[in-house]
Amino acid sequence: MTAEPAGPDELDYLSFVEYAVKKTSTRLPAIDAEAMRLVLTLHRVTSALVYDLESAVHRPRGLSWPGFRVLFVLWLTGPMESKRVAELSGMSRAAVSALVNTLERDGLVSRRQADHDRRAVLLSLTDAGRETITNDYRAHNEREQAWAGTLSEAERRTLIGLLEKLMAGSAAAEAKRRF
Amino acid sequence: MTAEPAGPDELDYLSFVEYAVKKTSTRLPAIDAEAMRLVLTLHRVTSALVYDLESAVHRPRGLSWPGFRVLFVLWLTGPMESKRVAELSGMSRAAVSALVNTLERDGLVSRRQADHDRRAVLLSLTDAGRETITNDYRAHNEREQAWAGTLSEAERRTLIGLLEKLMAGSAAAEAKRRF
DNA sequence: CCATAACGATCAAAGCTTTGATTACTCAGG
DNA sequence: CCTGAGTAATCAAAGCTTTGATCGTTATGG
Repeated sequence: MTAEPAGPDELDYLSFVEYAVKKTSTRLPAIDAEAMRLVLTLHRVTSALVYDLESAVHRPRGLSWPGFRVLFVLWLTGPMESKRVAELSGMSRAAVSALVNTLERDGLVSRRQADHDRRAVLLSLTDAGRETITNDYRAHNEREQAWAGTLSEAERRTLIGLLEKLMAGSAAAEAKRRF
Repeated sequence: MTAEPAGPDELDYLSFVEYAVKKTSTRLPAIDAEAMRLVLTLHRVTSALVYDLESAVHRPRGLSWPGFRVLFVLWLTGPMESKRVAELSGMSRAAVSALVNTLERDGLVSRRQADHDRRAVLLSLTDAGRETITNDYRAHNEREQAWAGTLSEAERRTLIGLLEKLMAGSAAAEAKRRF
């Protein structure tokens, strides 16, 4: 058998989930082990995925992951208020403001004052920004395909459906939202 | 009908995924829309979940999300080398080092030199640290249950299985790993 | 035995994040 | 009008992240 109840010394990032669930269950019997396993696994898969995309696709092309997210939104929607970009990219307004300092310095995004409201700032892609995000997204999607390719067509649909259900659920609705 | 093909102005964090997939598909027909939808959804769900856990559970108790992860590992494994904590918590060694400065200052973790290797640093929970993480994790798990409760028992198992498959897949294996 | 490579932790610089001011502007009621 | 509430962006302080350099310790091959 290869599946021994690994002690702390043989653990790695993957097997840690199983170890954590077992250990916690004996220590605090009242906890819900299945919920624990779900959240731990979800977090670890997503972290690995984002780390891979950022380090393999975006950083080599001069973008950070947050920078990519902002360019992506602007690429799809066209010029848009800073506030809306924050909402759609899932960042705070302050974070967008700070991030756009970098993107503007790098010549990828430009700021301009909105006509209808002088408090608002309109963000748009520069030509260089559009060029960057177009190529960057192509590479991004290739890498996405490599990940998604592990699952069958049916499995992918199932997974997406379950994630959407989770997102639409009551806990998500109650959640203190920034979005 | 409520499902109109929302333009950029009616979008929110949720409906953005659908909008992005449609728009990108017409613009770059070569991309794999299903892979795109999977990665976007996975990232958005996980971000919302982590944001909720951090803001509703951990921050109010004086822990950051990364701080929680480190305490959690030490709580389960017992005293452990800094390098191993980094591997199991999915952070770089430098990040652990910086983070432990804060945790040590707050009296939750203590550092000591390893006997067998004078380069290595052994991290352990203080009594206050153990107390903190025990209570913190109980609240964390309650919130996890609220999220997981959206899905049926069978759906939870299916979702966990698919996430594990994704994690075990070839793309994950190729991925430039920090872990 | 020793030179050199490998390794563990930390530091340094740059970037992104958060919350909580602050500043500038808009809007509605009196 | 014009005052006060609300809103958009930015700033400030503190924290976490990354990569790459440095320093000390350990392991190894000649």
